[in-house]
Amino acid sequence: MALETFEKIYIENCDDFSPQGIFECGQAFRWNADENGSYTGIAFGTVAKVHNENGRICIESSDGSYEKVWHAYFDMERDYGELRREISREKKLSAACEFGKGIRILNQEPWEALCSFIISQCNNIPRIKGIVEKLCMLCGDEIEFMGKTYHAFPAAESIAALSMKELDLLRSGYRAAYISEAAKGVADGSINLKAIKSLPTDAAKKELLKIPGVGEKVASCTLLFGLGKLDAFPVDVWMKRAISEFFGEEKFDYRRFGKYAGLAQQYMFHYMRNGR
DNA sequence: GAACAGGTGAAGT
DNA sequence: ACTTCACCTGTT
Repeated sequence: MALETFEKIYIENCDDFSPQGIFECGQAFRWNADENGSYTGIAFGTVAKVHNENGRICIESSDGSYEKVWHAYFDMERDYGELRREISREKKLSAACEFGKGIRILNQEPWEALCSFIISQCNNIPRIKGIVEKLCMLCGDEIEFMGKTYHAFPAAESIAALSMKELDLLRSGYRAAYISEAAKGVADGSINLKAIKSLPTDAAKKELLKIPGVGEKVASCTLLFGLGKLDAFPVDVWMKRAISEFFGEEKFDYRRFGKYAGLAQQYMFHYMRNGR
């Protein structure tokens, strides 16, 4: 096996990149804080370590992966400062926008997002992360990174091949059947996430809603975090609280935020959970 | 023990 | 179209 080499990429003057904001706002389940304040995570079959080093962002990963994976994953082409100012024009959200400064919407793998948010239903984040981790240990490809072994999120085919007995090891409860059926659908092509991604948001959501175990909330999360649909607006119990907190009795339609409603949603969500 | 947790689908109005 | 309820498991 060839010896792996690493690269260290620095992003200068990046006001709108907060590792904590990005990884602790509930959009991804495979990033963990290290002892020293950095975060290590896995996506697209590769590992990265991210930290803030005196005001610049440092991304350590295997050679060539920044350009191949992380640049798009972290949505680096988008000007989040600009979008944040745009959303702040709604004065009721200006505090949430300020608090959420540095949050970015990750471009995750479609299948990983779909499967993870199926698992997320009626669960808390630690348990979601635990189940996802067990799933990756069970049948995700091994990845070596800086002397440690990690596991990629499994291909749908690998999950589809698991027996119910093996799936039971996840302790995912009634979600197990949903996971298995979705995996089989993706594996046999009856669910074509690439095709769904190419559809407009509403049509894409309609397709996702056909999958058993996928309702309004899971579909919206999959659109926003896995299919690059920044206008998707997931509403869960926290968001219901947030909407009534910010807008009270005022009639609320997320479409007022237009193409970037999903980012407004993240600011509201994060502020509601961590900002007060 | 009971209640609840980042929902969903089925069954009942 | 809206309301209610069971669903599996872990935690408080």
